[in-house]
Amino acid sequence: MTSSDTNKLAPEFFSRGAIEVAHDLIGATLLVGQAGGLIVETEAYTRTDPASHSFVGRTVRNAAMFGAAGTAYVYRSYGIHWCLNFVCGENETGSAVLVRALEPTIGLELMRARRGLEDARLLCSGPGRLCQALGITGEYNGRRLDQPPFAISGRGESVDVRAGPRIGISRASDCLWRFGLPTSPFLSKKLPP
DNA sequence: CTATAGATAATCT
DNA sequence: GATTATCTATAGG
Repeated sequence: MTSSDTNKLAPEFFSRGAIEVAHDLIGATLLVGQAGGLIVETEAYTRTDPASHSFVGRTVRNAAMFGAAGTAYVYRSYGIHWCLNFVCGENETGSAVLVRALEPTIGLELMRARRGLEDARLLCSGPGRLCQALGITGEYNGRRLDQPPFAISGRGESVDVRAGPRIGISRASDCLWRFGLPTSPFLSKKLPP
């Protein structure tokens, strides 16, 4: 038994602001079924954030964002990819954290097979890539994160987390709500100095 | 190494 | 009809 096995995140971990949760998730371990890794990059989206799906209020697509903290919000991106979010907030506030990149550590061969790639750096370095590697689809939308196939363990030691502007958005691009391990080779994009 | 176009479909205006 | 919380392949320096 390793320390990460005994360090499962409590549901209350997500009952805070998305920015705080996004920061604290860096270095945590995400496991989905038989594949997973270390979370090295996240982004926060809040209810009053023009770049957030929840900004316009509750819709069919973003309903999960207004659900309980500690559930998954999975949506289709650019008609092709899936993206995985962790719903946050104390009162079903419509805030969430986008999981943007993992350092793959568990189930490498399974993820290689799903991605059709060998290079570990390309397996999970991006929200769409990560979902393909972990087998995440729209069926996971609204599922609880503290129950199988999900398992999330907190980081053991403190890590160096750096913030930067979010990627791929056209509004509120001045918010530094992207967080990551600055030295990780598994980021979807380098963080600014 | 950086830059850009194309894929592709649900969601939004 | 336009936009999009992306990725890949390809072309160019």
